[in-house]
Amino acid sequence: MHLKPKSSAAPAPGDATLTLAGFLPYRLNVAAAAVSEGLARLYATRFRLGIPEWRVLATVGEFRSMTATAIGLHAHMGKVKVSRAAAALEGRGLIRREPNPQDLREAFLVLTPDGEAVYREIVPLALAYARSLTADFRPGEEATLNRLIDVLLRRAGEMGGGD
Amino acid sequence: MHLKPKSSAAPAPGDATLTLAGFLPYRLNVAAAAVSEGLARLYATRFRLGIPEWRVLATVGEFRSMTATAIGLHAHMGKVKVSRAAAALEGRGLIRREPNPQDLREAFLVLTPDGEAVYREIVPLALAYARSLTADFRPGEEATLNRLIDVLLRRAGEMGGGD
DNA sequence: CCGAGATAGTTTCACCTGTAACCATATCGG
DNA sequence: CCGATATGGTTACAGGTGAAACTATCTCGG
Repeated sequence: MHLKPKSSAAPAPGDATLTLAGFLPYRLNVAAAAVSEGLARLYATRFRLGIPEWRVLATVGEFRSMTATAIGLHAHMGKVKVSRAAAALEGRGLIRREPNPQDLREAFLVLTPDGEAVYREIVPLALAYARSLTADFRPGEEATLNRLIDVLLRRAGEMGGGD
Repeated sequence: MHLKPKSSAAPAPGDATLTLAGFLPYRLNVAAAAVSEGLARLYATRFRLGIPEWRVLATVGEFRSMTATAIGLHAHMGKVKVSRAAAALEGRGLIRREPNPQDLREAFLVLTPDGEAVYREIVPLALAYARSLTADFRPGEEATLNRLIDVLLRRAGEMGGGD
C-alpha cells in the first residue's frame, strides 16, 4: 500500500472516515442495550426474572402452550437458553410441563396459576414502558420505526444467509 | 386476586395483550443482534477481532490518541472491557500505550503502523456494510431512523436515571 | 509535608452464554 | 421388525462479562 505519508492531522482525505457515534450498527446496539436495561430493571427488581425467563414467560403467556423448540424459534433464543430459562421458571412454579403423549421427546410448556398471575402483572408494566419510550414520537413515527426495523432485519438476514 | 375464571381461550379481553414479536424492546434487540452479528462476521473472520476490540480500534483510529477511560465513555464500554480489549490489541501489536507524564495513572492509546493498516482496511468494509443495510431505505429514512434512535436513547436514559 | 479521599486501570470471582457432546425417543428404509 | 439417522431437550465445558476488590497515582485540606 504505497501511500504518501500524511504529515498533517486531517483524518485521511482520500479514505472515508468512520465516526463510531454515527455508525448505525453501533447506535442500534447502544439503543437496544439502553432500552433493554430499563425494561430489565422492571422485572428484575420486582419479580426476580432475567431476560431469558421473561421472554419464555411472555411467549408461553401469549400462546398458552408451546414446546421449547417453538419458543426458541419465536423468541430468537437457542434451545439451551430456553431449556435453562424453562427449568428456572418451572423451579419457581411459574410454568408446568405437559408431556406430549404423541411424541415423548417434547413437552408443552404452560403457565401455572402462579405464572399466570405474574404474567398478568408484568404485561401492563411492560406495555407502559414501551409506550413511554415512544411517548415523544409524533403520530406515525412508531409505525415508521417498526417498518425500518423490519427492513434492517431483512437486509441483515439476507447478508448472513450467504454463509 | 379475585378474578372470575375465564373459561374460554380469548386472550384476556380486559387486559391489554402483549405480542413479543411486536414489542419494541424485543424488536430492537433482535435487530441490533442481527446487524451486529453480520458486522462481527466481517472483522472476526478477516481480522480475528471481537466486538470490543473493534470498538476500541475504531475509537482510537478516530481520535488518534485517547485514554482508556475516555474510550469507555465514548464507546459505551465499562473500563474492564476496555482494559481487556486494549490488552489484546496491544498484545497483537495494533496499538501502543503512551504513558502520560503529567499523570502516571493513565496512558494514551494510539495505533501502531500495523494497527493503522488494519484500521484503514476495516473502515471501508464497515462503511460498506452500514450502507448496504440501509440500501433499501428511501431518501430521508436513514435520517429519520437516526433521529428516532436518539429519542429512544434519551427516554431510556431519563428513565434509568431515576435510580 | 502528610494523610484522607478520588481516580486510572487491572485482577478476581461468580455468573451467563454458546458449542459440542450427550440421552431419549421417533422415523424411515429395507 | 430392526438398524441408521433425525430430532427434542439436557448437560459439560470453555470463554466472555460485570461487580467488586485491589494497586498505583494524584489531589486537596490542614
